[in-house]
Amino acid sequence: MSPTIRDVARKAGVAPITVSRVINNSGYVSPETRSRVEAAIAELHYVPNTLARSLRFKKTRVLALIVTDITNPFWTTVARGVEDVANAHGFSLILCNTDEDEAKQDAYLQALLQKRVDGFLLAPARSVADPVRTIQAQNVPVVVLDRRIPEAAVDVVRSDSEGGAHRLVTYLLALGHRHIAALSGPPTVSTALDRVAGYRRALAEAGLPPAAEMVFYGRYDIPSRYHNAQRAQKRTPRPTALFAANNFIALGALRALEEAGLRVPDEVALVCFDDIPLWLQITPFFTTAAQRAYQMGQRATELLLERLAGPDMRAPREIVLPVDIVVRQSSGSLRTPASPLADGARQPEGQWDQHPHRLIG
Amino acid sequence: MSPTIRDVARKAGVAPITVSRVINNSGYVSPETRSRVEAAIAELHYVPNTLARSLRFKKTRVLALIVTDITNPFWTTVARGVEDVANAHGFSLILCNTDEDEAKQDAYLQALLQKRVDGFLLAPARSVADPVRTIQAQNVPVVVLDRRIPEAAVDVVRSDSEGGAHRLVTYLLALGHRHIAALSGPPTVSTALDRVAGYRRALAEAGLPPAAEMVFYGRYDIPSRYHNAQRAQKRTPRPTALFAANNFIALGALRALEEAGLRVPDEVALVCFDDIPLWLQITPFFTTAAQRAYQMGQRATELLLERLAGPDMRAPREIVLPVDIVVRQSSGSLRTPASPLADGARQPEGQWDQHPHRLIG
DNA sequence: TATAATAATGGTATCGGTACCATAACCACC
DNA sequence: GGTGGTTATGGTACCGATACCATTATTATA
Repeated sequence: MSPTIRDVARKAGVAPITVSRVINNSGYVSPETRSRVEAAIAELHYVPNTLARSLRFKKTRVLALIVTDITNPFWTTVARGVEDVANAHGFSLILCNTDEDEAKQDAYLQALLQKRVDGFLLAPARSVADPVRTIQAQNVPVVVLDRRIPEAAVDVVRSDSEGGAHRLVTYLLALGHRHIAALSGPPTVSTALDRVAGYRRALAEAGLPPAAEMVFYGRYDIPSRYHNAQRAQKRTPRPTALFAANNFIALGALRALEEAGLRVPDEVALVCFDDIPLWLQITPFFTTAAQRAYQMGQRATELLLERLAGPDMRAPREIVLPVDIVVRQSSGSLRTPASPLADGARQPEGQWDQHPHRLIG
Repeated sequence: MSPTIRDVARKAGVAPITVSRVINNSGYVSPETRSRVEAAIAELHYVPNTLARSLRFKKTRVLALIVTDITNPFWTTVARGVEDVANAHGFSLILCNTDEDEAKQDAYLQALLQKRVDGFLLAPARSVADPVRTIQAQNVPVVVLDRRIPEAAVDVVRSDSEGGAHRLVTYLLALGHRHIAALSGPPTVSTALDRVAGYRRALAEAGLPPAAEMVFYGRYDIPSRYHNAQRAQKRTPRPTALFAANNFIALGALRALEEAGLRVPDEVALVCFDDIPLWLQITPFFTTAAQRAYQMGQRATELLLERLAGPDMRAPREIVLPVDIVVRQSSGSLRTPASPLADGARQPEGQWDQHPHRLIG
């Protein structure tokens, strides 16, 4: 149906391989031949067939990015970082979303392996090694994003969840809060555990007893995300501050608090992990531990491209990105004299909008 | 490197074609042979190569969806509708985002044609025929989403922008508003024009003079979207109501009004096209002309799959989906006695959350 | 029993490109 | 004039799967 390289060759009166040389700017082609071939290409509306090329070449120049929640600006920003680096190196990107569902994740994995993508950037639905092993069994490079996979030998790029949580909760303590609830994500995911760990360490350093009943696990996503906030308020003593383990949990918590008639930050302070894009700014705007999402995507892609380039005998690497504490309104002001900004917090700034969200396939 | 169908065949002691029959459940294979082959497949961790298959088949079973703004819940909901129908028919989806940038759009178009996707779902960056013609020149089916392309013979699925705008503005008129500004999108896009047309018709039917200076064109996206709202307020007489041509324009307008110290809806009513997901609910929550985004994705994909199935000599079809008027707080209450709900408006309801946003590649 | 249909399997060509090797013209240099 | 390098072009095989046709064994029907 559509013309092939042979049709072009016939029309230009040359051999197929010569057309190939023109298309790829490889080898020697005389100027006259080149222009004859180019004319034939234009006349026939010839479009090279990537399938055939990839089959012969044994490389597709396609990367796969698998994320857990495409509606979250955190992940769209990561995706933008991945896309920009991939495109700069001539790779295109297939973006897949799993909704934290392992079955969906495995289905995509199979489909992408069959498509022979050159590499994977994977945010695993759970912190287990199976998906990584599946990919590695096919000798395809993987980089894990955002989450630790203790049992697997694999490159990882993630944020300092423990440290960020620690600093954020320490900041709340410095403001004078003594009853702080933690609203975390699913306990099957390392980030949810790490953020609780940072929270616990901050409390311990302040000499406060660990309060198991003040820690709530849940999903990172929409449906169930404000119930925990409601439950938290029924605890005695009622928490004066909430630490949410991601931006969506915080949005849910804010609604729950509004419905309960509790004003933020006057009656309850609210802080969270992950930033919120400027266009989604709400009142009061959140104090956050902002992950460097765009950079995470960039660094992960760079690691992946390195693995693709070399014979690749290096040991697995783990890159832990720092987290930026951004103080805005939702944390309120001092309750006791102290030094809340001890840890070098940053002032409000729109990290997201520098990289308007854009994806690719 | 990775095992081929020949490796499997050798290990199972059969011919490659027999392995192919096992994989595809085609032709005759005895139970014993089948299990020998399956054992070999499992042992070698064989993964079929889609590239080779597609090359031979001349079909990839991949569809491409090109949208203009992946951060807008409208488009992620459309994408979910597309994905669900595509997957149900055994197709996978490549999602591309153009940021309303024609150069980016054309680059994706070329890349996707080279990848030999079986069909396109295209939300064009501008309402011109070129991209559609480019695709059709390769004999690849296309369905245009959301926007009219007057010069092209192509299937289109879009919403009744003119009618929705008309009903929304008529509702504002019924509430007693007489000075209504329209904040629209880029004048190169049919939806922006259609929504202004509906606005104008509503004013005309109410016997009000057309007020050119009350119509503002701009971009559908983030950076410039609240300047128009600021300009609108400086008009004399100051508008008592704003009609925003999409959800993001309305979010921008809301911020501009807040900054100007104008309360919504008490001092200015604000309504918009497109719904806002429940998780993004803000106070006051918008009165909207909600597009049936999920359905738009579904119907468009069904049209595309029909074209893929048959020899395809049918005339181009245009499907215009109705728009649902959803009355919430941002439109305020009656200013004069009238019957604001004349047109059968719907009460608040979460259209988006029935289809949590999920994408695919 | 002869003939035909069904079940089970395989050989070879092909999809649309590119790798590899071969060929030939031309020029430079010793 | 012979050797060697650069330029320009082409022939053939092959990437990994499947279409098509062929072959044989087995069972059903006349």
